[in-house]
Amino acid sequence: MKMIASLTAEEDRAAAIFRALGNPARVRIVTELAKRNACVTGDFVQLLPLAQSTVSQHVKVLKEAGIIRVGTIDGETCYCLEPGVVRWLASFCTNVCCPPEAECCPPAEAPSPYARATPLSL
Amino acid sequence: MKMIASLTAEEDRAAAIFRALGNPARVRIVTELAKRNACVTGDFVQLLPLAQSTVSQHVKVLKEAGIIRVGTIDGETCYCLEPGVVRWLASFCTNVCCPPEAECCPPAEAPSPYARATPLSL
DNA sequence: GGCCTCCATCGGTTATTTACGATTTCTCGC
DNA sequence: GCGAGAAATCGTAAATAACCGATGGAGGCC
Repeated sequence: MKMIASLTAEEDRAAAIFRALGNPARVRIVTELAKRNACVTGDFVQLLPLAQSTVSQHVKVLKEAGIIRVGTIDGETCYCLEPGVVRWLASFCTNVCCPPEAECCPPAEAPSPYARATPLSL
Repeated sequence: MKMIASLTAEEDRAAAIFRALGNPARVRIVTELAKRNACVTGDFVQLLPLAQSTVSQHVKVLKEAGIIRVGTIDGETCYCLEPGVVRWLASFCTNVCCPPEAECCPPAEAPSPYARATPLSL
């Protein structure tokens, strides 16, 4: 992937976080962490139909992207969300990609020939 | 990438969108679209230090992910954001990954050895 | 028709990602 | 220290993604 000099640091960071979340297994890990507050690696291994080494790698990717971090509960190390990052991502989506004050998209003058096959429930 | 049967459709969809946004060039395209409301492909080619064919492929990825769509202005075809998708993504980040009512992360009992090198301005 | 511009797509190369089993490292309790 | 269990890392094969130049189709203009 080519470096794009004109990118702002914010856009670069957003792309890195998006990339880390761009895998179903990793989304699953993050949503599970959100539900349970904290998990050990074994929880994820049980959750996913993947080898332990693969799960460990996914955890590493999320860790390196700053999305999750290592914490301790009762002396036992565990993983938990880095809450600020997820919040930052949400606000990036809201503010940078689609600021509320802007009309994000002009009404199409003709029905788009590229309508998605699976409509998204909004 | 292995299919994960236990994934909800929502998580699957989120992963697909995250993946499509997981490239600096594509984030650049999306933010530019948010600024300008509508662009033709040539705008993106001018914006990015990439070959025209490469830019066209990035546009295709965003289109297939449902993030952007084709519209028309003055009879000229152009691209614009699919605003509902970006909003949906923002709410996914907020609600699924980090619901406001939950304590997302228990306070670490010790400083994390995995602190990010580049602190994120929140 | 002939030519130009714009842009999507094709073909191919290289780099990255995903996934696995095997191995090593770490962390307990004894 | 020693063994057991958990988790990280290594090595590697297969799949996917990123990028480019070349090609071809659609639309506008002379």
